[in-house]
Amino acid sequence: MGRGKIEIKLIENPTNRQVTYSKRRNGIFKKAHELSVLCDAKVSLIMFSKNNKMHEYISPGFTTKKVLDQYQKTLGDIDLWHSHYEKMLENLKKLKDINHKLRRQIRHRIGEGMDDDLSFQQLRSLEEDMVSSIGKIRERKFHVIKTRTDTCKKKVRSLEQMNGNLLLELKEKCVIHPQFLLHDEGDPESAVAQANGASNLYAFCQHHTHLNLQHHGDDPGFKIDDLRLA
Amino acid sequence: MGRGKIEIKLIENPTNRQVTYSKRRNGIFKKAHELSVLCDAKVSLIMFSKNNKMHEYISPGFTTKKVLDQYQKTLGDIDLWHSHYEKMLENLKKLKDINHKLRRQIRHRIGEGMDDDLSFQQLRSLEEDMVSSIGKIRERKFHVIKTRTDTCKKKVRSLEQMNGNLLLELKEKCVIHPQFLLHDEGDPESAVAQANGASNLYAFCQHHTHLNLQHHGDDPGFKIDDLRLA
DNA sequence: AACTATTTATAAGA
DNA sequence: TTCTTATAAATAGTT
Repeated sequence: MGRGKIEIKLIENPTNRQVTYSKRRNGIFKKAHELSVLCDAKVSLIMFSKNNKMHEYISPGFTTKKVLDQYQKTLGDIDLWHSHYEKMLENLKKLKDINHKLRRQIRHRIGEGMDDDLSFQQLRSLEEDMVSSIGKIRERKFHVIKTRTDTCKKKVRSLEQMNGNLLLELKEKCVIHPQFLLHDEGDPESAVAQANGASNLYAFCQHHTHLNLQHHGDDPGFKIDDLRLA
Repeated sequence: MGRGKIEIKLIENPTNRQVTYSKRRNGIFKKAHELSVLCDAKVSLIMFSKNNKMHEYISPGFTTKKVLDQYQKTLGDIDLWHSHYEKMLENLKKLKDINHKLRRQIRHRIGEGMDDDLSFQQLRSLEEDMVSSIGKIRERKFHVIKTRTDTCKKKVRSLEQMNGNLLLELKEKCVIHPQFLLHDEGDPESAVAQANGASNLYAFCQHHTHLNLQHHGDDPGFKIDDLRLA
């Protein structure tokens, strides 16, 4: 309907397209309004142009929300999101509930919240449980410490052996080249220092290992994730 | 556009109205489609006739849900539900996270999951914590048992007193009305039964109390909410 | 934004 | 409902 017939396909020229969009949009809006008046129909017309400008027509006395509600009702709960939402709510509730129970259990295991409800029998069972748990924890603790101690011992033994070897080597060298010991005659203390070198080295090793142990032992202790009151 | 011009106002004749609705509806749908093709626009057209029949046009590659999302975004978060939904998702995530941490803590307190990561220091701290907690639980247990014992003792004392009073009363009655004892001469055993009545009653009371205690003590022990593996 | 030749939509009738 | 057709309305291309 115009000076010439047009094919129904994308208008490539952006200006033309924009003009046509405006004209036809008005046309549709007018028709939508006429329809809603002539036939007392409820019409919702929403459109977005290529550059995402939105235009909307809604029959008088109608709202977009009502359209949606009715839309869903008519489409028989084919569900845009309603049941999804419901499920989420339910899920949320369940999680909160579980959370509550978990906190409660922790409180009890910590020895708090004792006055709210626990019966003697429950307390007894809880105590038993705790005793058994503490046993497991101690077991694990001893396992960890034993592992570490063993590692340490092995280290020490290996260092001792190395030390022995060095001493032997040194002695051999002294026997074969006695001048080694007298090399720096001007300073007798230096010879003594050399003779004691090996055992000094050993002392250092021990000291070092010891320090290592100390370091682990003095780690600024941090408690396990303390959520009990979060 | 038709054989005659019409006024834009409600068509009173239902048949006419229905016909016009059908025709014009098709007209609008056609125009909506043309618009979406010619101008690459996204169009959503939903309408309900007077008798609530629904008809819908949606541009190809578009969905009603998308329309709604974009509708809300464009209308500047006047929010039909979008931000609400986002908050819910976030909440859900947080709850799951907390839940996970709580479970982990409980596992550790139970002595499970020891091998996954705990350091010696953490184990030591956990053990200390458990020892202190178990102390509190024992305290509470003793408190509960002491309270119950005290209540029991009081009950016993009160029953003993009642028993004494009844015995006295009975003796008095026997002194004032000696015939009471001899009322039923034909059956000497009955007299004996009467004389022993009071102590029998006492025995019954004791028995009853005892039963009560037994009942509490033998309650089919149930553990505290065992969520550790849920 | 107006104009107008033409196409399109549709009211009324069958 | 669908078809027909006279006529109203919409609009493409132009100014």
